[in-house]
Amino acid sequence: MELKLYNSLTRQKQLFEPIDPKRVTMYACGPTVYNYVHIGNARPAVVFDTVYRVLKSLYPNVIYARNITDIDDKIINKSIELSQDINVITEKYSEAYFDDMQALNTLTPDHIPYATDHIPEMIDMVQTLVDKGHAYAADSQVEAEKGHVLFSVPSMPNYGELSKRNLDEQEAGARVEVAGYKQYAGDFVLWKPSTDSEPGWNSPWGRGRPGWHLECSAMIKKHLGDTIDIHAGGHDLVFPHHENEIAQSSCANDGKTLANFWMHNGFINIDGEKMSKSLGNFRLVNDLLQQYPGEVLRYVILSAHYRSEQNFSKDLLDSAWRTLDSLYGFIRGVKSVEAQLNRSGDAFKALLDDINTPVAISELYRLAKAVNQASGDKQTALMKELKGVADVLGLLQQDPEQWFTQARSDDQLSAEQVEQLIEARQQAKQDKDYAKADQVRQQLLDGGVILEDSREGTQWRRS
RNA sequence: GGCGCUGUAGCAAAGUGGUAAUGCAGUGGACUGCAACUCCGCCAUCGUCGGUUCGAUUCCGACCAGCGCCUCCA
Repeated sequence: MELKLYNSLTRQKQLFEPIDPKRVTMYACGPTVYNYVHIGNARPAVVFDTVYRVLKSLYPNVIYARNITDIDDKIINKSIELSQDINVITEKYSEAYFDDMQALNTLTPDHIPYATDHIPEMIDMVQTLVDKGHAYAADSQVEAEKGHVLFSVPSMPNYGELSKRNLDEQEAGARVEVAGYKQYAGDFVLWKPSTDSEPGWNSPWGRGRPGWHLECSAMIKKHLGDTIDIHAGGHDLVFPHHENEIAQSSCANDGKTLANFWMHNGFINIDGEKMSKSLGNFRLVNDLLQQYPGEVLRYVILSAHYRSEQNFSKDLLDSAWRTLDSLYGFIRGVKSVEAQLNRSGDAFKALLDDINTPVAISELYRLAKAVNQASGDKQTALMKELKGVADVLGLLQQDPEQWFTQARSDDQLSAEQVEQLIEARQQAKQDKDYAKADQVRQQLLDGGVILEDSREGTQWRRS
């Protein structure tokens, strides 16, 4: 019963050993709430939710925190663009985020810290860093540049450990012009000044707001501690975000390690291309949920290993939906039972091996088939096991009957209409009027309803 | 230039030094009034070229083709 996780820090799979088995801590970077989240934002949420579920099945007390970044230049820009108060925007989109996450069957984290609720902690951390010589207030003659506090990268000998970067070999300013007030090109902002029209908080360096990297460091320290077990996020966050978090936290906490394990999920592309504003190919979770059940999205995300890149397409979603239909089909009609996780089963073993969800899903299928073939106590036992696996994956959480009969789009026949038509077809069949029976079945099919006859009667499902 | 990733059947996706899970699609058959569901079966030599080895898709090297990050970014 050993959990192995790939650790980005060491770049290899390692045995997971928590600092304190009675209090396992995990942090994942959450969204910046200035828009609806896209499917790429959903991947880490779903993946690390699954990690959370696996951990919960192994340890009695797992504390999972996923933040909300509610102060950021992107939000400020959106606020200006829409002439709306910043709080209106952050509230709207954080609510939308929670709705999306719920649709994806993610569990609510134990802590959902908001950046703006932790300004004092952030200021404290900046002050500590300044006091210890790891940060400095920028010196500039330009009025608008005053009030910046920067982290001094050269003050930290092993900066770059996570991303394995040697700063001297980076192309300084390759994409962004280096600000003149920086002592060193790699230095990054801890605190930046706000104009009167921008949101800001008073600090020893004047009215301003925190830098993005600082937020996570301060919130982790407050809610989870100086050193946590797992820190997770998207692959693109390795540098600079996570590297900078390490720098801040480690230097502020007397050199303590920020996180023992770093987990990073791969990117989601759309039809082979990266999601980007210029391509206009964002797939918002909110939009996808209009067309697909949340479980279909979750299934798609879990059908690939979390570290690999994944290509999203309509075919993939449609195929996933058919697969889930198939799984639900196997367990339809089986009485519901309490889940019972089989810890020595192959599915759980796969999850313990760096969260191998594709293999766990294939086991789900094997169990579903077995359930379908078995009967009596044997079937009940298999069904318990199946539910156990499904619960860790966060799949098959709906009642099968409901899964098949809920409306899938607007112009469908109602359940009552379907039942009536089935009745009519049944009568026609009894009358041996097969032409009529087939005609009714075709009518249902045209309405998106597929019939399944059996000895016990006729079941139906939406296609 | 630095760091790193990927290339497995029509699509998706695991995996292993001893000729490759699983799902979708397709297809042959059983079942069915006909279908659907279900069941039985079929459907790949793992980018290319070398090397190591008794044996490589799996290890090493080269090459080809994609791709990510290098201070907006899940």
